Amino acid sequence: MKTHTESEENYIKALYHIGGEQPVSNGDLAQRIGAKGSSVTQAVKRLGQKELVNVVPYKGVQLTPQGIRLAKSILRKHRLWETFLVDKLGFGWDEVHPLAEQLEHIQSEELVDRLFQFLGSPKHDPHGDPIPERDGQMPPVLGQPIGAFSSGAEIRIVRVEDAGTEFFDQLETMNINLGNTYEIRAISAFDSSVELGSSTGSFWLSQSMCANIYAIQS
Amino acid sequence: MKTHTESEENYIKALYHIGGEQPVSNGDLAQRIGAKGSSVTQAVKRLGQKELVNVVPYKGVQLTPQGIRLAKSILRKHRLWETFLVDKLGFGWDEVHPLAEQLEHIQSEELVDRLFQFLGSPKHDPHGDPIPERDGQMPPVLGQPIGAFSSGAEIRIVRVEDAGTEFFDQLETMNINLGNTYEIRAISAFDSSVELGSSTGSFWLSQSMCANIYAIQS
DNA sequence: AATAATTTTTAGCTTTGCCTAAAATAAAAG
DNA sequence: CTTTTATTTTAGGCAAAGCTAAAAATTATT
Repeated sequence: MKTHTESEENYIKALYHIGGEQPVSNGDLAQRIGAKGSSVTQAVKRLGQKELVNVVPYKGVQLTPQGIRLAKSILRKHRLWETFLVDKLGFGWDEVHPLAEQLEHIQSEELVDRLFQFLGSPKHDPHGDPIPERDGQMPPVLGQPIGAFSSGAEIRIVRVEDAGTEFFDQLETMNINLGNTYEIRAISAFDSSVELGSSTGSFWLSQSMCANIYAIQS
Repeated sequence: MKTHTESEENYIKALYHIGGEQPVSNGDLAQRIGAKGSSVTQAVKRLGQKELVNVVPYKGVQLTPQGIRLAKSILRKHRLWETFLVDKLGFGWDEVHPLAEQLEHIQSEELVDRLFQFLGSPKHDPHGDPIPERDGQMPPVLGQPIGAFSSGAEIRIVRVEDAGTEFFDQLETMNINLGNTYEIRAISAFDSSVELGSSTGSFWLSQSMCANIYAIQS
């Protein structure tokens, strides 16, 4: 596998994030990358020459199988590093993203493999997002939004959306963490907020909080 | 503290490595960096504008106090990452250098501080080289070459020079590690090789091996 | 001290990757 | 089915960082 520039890797990552294996428009990509459309046009042209994407002018860009493989390997690194930062170094949920964005560009298969082992072969990162396997396989995307459960259900938090610093702060304030278990006590007919109960008491969660917190029946 | 490109950081690091706080010639720097003299001329001009070095055309380049601070902070990161790779991930001595060269460019004070803590606030890296402190202070450079001791001395290995893969391989083959203790049994008058003894037996070390292994009386 | 040899700098070219402004194309509206 | 609007691409510029080849300065050698 050849070596790529950081910029290239960022484009591949963005492409995978926005469209997965589907085509993506120049505009959407530009927005995600934070560059102008004209810069994107050039960039994807370069990626096209490296067979990482297929470009149809004026129509869109799509990752090739090679591109998808690369995207997953970057995502794997990103999520492993996030796991390291949280589990081993004690960083908070909201702090790790920008750091992982730097660390994900470090080139070394060996390092990734060893890191993976060191972390206990995790299948999911600290937010509960699946960490792609070595071979590109994806572990399951866990859980459903809390709002999807019915009253009386026993649930365990397994994933949270990356919905910005304020969201993470709120989680912290409310002491909500992956692995926590609750009972759904009530669901408001008025504003769809949800009352969660545990051994230590109960509290209400707004609909927008619920929409970003995923759980499974336990 | 502003942010710098990798190239800039590499120049600063090279400058510190070759000359420390003393001026360095264009040629030496070019050799170390692996670039042509003309490229170096430009590069140091850029560094000069950022007040990281003083340049006297045709004479040499010298780190400013700011440059020295930066150099030490990069060295600190490099050696902390090496420590992580060896102590936590189980990499071998000879494998870590190129990886640390990538990792040393990761920008985050917080990360460095946490890594330092996680590693147990080490003063020396896996080769025994001193890790600059947060404030730029340097722990002592440990030990003297094995050849410097006299017969009968009890010694402990505290540092090894980075003398290339073959050297490290030889250390591994002979099972020589930091912390090992030996008695100096004999010193050859013929070729200055040294006989080291331990509880498990004794063996001879060539002069060139001895020159790259540092110890203290114990 | 004058010339030869070495080192350093300048000048000019290349690629990556971003920018702005203008032209071309596609999509939406009348 | 044109015309207007929005999107995308081209064209031309700029900075970082490398290169080669030629000019200038320094150092070494008669």
